[in-house]
Amino acid sequence: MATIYEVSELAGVSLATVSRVINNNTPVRESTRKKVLAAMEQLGYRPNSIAQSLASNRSNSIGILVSELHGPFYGEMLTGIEAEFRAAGKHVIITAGHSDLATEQEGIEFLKSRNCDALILHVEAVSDQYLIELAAAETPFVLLNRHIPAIAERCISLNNELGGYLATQHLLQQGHRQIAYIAGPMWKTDAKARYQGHQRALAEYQLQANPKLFFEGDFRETGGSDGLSALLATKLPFTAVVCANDEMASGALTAAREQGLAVPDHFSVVGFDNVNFAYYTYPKLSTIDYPISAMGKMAARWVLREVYQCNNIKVQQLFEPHLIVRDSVVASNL
Amino acid sequence: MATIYEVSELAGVSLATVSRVINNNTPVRESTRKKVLAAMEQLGYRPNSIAQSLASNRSNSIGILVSELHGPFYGEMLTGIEAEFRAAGKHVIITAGHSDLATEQEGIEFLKSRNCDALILHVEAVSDQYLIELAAAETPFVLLNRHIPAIAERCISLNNELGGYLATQHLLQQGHRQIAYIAGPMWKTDAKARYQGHQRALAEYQLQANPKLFFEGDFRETGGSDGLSALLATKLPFTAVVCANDEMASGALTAAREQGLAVPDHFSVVGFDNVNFAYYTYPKLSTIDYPISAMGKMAARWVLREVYQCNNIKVQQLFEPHLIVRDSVVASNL
DNA sequence: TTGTAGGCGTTATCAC
DNA sequence: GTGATAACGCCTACAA
Repeated sequence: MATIYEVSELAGVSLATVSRVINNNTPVRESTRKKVLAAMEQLGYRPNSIAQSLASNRSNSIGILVSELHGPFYGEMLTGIEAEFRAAGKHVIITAGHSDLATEQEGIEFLKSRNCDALILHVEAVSDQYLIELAAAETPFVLLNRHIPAIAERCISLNNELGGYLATQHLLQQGHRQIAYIAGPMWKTDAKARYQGHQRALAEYQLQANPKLFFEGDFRETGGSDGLSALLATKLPFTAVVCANDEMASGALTAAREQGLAVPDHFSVVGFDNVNFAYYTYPKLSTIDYPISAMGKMAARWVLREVYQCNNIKVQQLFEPHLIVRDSVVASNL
Repeated sequence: MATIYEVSELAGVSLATVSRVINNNTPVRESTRKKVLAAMEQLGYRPNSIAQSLASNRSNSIGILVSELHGPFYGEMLTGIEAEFRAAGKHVIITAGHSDLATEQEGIEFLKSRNCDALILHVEAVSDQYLIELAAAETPFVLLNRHIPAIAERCISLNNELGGYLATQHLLQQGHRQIAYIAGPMWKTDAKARYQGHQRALAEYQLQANPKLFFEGDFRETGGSDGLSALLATKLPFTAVVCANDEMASGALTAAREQGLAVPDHFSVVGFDNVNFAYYTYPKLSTIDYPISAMGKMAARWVLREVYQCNNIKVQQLFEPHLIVRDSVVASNL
């Protein structure tokens, strides 16, 4: 691979001048620029990005930590992020935290050790305090899907509480009064917020959540199917069940069918996230839209603006969910 | 950030010695090693990976090019790859090619410009010839899900033809004789191979594919729903439809339901890939297992062995699909 | 076993 | 505008 030095020789200029035309940051006489460009072309020169990084103290890489690389949710998020950076000539280093405390911390250390210019974190297990301290360190980062007041300026988040509220409100408006709830792991902030929204909606109707009609799932299909089985096993009546995400809702639909119960005839189901496949379940899932791709994109833009000084980039930090009505909810006739 | 130089000063040794204990490649007296380790600890030293890369001509990064970052298929693949590399202290730079010729080529150039030690490519649009030439260049790469005889030693692939064969054979064994086919984009090698397998199975029963019962889809849900509608519109009888992937199968199931047709009562459906959600469709999808996570892992191990000289690592390059029987296929009573 | 010194390919700060 | 020249932080012969 040709080096900048060989280019400078061939062009008959100094190595500094070549650097200038590469970076286009200092005026260079048009004739010399042309000579340099020609030499670069002739040698098939391409700058060594590692050397650039070392000299400029900029790696042009952004570390991304997500819980998982698979699943309908993270893929959308990564797509939004990667597209934005690629267009800006930056690259992403991606790793997974598996919602596990030690793994998440190792992941962050791993990315920092890679000299990332910034991090985008979708972390669930590390504490608020840990992140607040991390904010004092040198590597800048944004938080996706998490809101910590002390570092609010670094958070891109959805109003999960409102989402939970909207889901349950929809059921209430359809006449449902006996509503079961399949939650995500309650130590996760989004799972908790969604449930709080659920409670707020109930309260507006002078209702309270029945702890016996509550099941704590794992945000995966099996959580939904196990949850529904557990709810049915209580023998308590309910006309609707809200699931804290679409994957559990999907599992609940399957479990219901296996017990010979039809949704929404026997009971209604509402999900959360509006992942791609929610449109292809049977029945099609009524759910809460989570604009995760757009939020990923915003996280990328935050980095572009705050770290790479791309001004005139607008960043939206707070997102509002909204209800998507499909076929899994009907009016209660009780 | 502390540098190796500061560590050497504090430990009272030369900078070379510090480098030696970091890389653990040259014998160092135990007592000095301890001194160095202590100094590193005290200063909170962490090697600058960029400087390491420049000096050693190794970036410890592997570029991954996939068609998309979302979707049930690529996520599994990336999970397998990332886990393997992370454990080996390497990191992955991921980008998307969107099944588009120019984008794929740019993606490859982009990764090469990032000084990746190796690439893992899941490319669909670039030609065999392009890849054969790329193999002559300096950056090593493996191909995932593609078999090119001229560079077979760099290919990790599934026997797609066999998969297509198994899917159709299953239907034939269940007594189906009028079988429709919803294909992937036929310019993609896997889509073509699957269809060829379909034809081979038919031939064994002295049958031929009916071109009127063939629809070329896009490997996405809409392709499946559009495809099924088109097949029904022909008014030709069929008792089964094989879909070239699960997403299209899912779309076909939905479309069937919308037309008031029950699967598998009116006709059977078989998919391909065995993606995660195939178990949660209604009815549960009979399909062909594609061990994509394992194959991603193998691609990573190929790199570890060929590029990073981790010997005693076994790599399996050819994978065989097998049939998964669930609920979307029943015996034909015709 | 340890130290010296020359690179790795750029960027950036000075002069001129 | 352009050219020297010192960083950037580390690796690795080669010597000792």
